[in-house]
Amino acid sequence: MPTLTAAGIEPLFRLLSRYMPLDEEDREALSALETGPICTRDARTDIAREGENPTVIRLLVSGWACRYKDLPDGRRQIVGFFLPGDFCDLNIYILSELDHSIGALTQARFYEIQPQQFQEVIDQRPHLIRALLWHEMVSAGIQREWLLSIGQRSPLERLSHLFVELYYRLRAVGLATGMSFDLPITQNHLAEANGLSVVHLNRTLQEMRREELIELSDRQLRINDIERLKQIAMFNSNYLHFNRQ
Amino acid sequence: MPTLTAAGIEPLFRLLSRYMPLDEEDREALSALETGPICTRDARTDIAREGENPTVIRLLVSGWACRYKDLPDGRRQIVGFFLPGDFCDLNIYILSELDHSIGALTQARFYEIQPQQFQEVIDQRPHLIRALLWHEMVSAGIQREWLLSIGQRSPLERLSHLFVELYYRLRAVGLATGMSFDLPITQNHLAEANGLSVVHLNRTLQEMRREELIELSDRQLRINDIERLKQIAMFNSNYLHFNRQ
DNA sequence: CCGATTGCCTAATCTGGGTTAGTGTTTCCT
DNA sequence: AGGAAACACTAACCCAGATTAGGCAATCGG
Repeated sequence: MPTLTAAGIEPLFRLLSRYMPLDEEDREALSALETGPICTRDARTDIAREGENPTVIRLLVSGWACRYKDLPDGRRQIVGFFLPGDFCDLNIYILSELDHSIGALTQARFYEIQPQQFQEVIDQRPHLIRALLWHEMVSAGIQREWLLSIGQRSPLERLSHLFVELYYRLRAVGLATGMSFDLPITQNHLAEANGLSVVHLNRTLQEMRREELIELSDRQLRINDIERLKQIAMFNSNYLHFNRQ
Repeated sequence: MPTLTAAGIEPLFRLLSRYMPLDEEDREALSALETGPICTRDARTDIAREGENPTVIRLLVSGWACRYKDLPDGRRQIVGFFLPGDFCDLNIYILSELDHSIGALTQARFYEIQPQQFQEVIDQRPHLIRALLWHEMVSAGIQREWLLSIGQRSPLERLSHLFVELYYRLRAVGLATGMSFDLPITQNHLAEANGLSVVHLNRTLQEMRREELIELSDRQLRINDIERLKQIAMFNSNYLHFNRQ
């Protein structure tokens, strides 16, 4: 189970470090989040459903999950991926009802953090609020970029863009070695995230392999020519806000 | 100039009141935001460009604006509408660079608020932070709903959904009287927001008129049968989080 | 061990919606 | 008043991508 090896707050720590330098005391404060219960969900099961009133903040430590919205007739749109190190519902302080669902795409492990426990970490290291808000703002930026992708980019451009984004995000949490990374989700998931049918998504993958942009097999994605990929996708990394201030 | 009559913080006050009860002192504190310079932009001009480093928070008081992203080859996606009462860049505290542009769709008037001036309002009435964060979280929720729309809903469903959303949002700031409201933007803008060509957007409008769902002329939109519209759009208002806690 | 499930892939068909190329109307500018 | 934009709308063409209907390989469960 390679996707289950990464664990603890290490990915989160790396992620937040991209935004502001964190010291040993920050790491210790954040480690307090690990003391809560750790939960496991099987692939293809829901972690939370739209309409629920969430009472915990979830920190994903291994596996992939997603935010999705669905329509009464069954159509489904994945509106975002959660990778290890991501918080799922930081907005719990403000919103009383989930307007979307959260599902595990692979087997997933996460901490369930009580708001009060969370508060203690912030009381201890108040400047961490900025890092956590940054996490939320970046999510919103990714959301906007996806809207641009689905609204304007062609399927090939769209998929290229997604792969580059995932590469950068996984690298930020130490889950991309060289130009390869684990892509543990199905083509169905990719289709649902890109607003395409599985069939057409598959065709697009074939094309990318044919053009030798990527190699994909055994849930391992290898990017052969990231510059060309970025050019096709018209990728501009500014929306990930990885620059330290 | 009917779209320019509404002004001041009245729309903002109404908007935030949907989330938490605000008293006279809150209103006074918020009124301090009106003391800054008021700016005017003509229709079809940019208020801010992607890549810029914003130094002010903008509060739209009259007219419509939008967030948009564009690609090097000219394709453009409107990712959100700003209506009177909306803040344009609350995230200025966290992000150093805009990952999208902001454009005036009609003639627009807004206050430019210095972060420091903003801080004073918050220092005076700290509980307003929740209301402002709520404003941001709702924006993110709308963003997700749009992704669902563009990814999964048909053009007819998509447009129906947008009209219902606009109706609710405008009503919240006192800009919808009865079942009609001012829709001061062009079909081109509607197309860009929905990921459609102008031609097809126009076809879809025709269909909605033919089905007697709406009447649209002279920039006035009238919703004839909101229940049927909501049913077609599979509209669920939860994402607007209008419920008081 | 075998049957069932899940995921990947291909081929054939068909239609939704893009593209292009117009016309007519209103508003704005000087 | 007269010309130029901007905007709304229509028609004809056609292709990208959805839909449907499979087959094949790998994995899982009993």
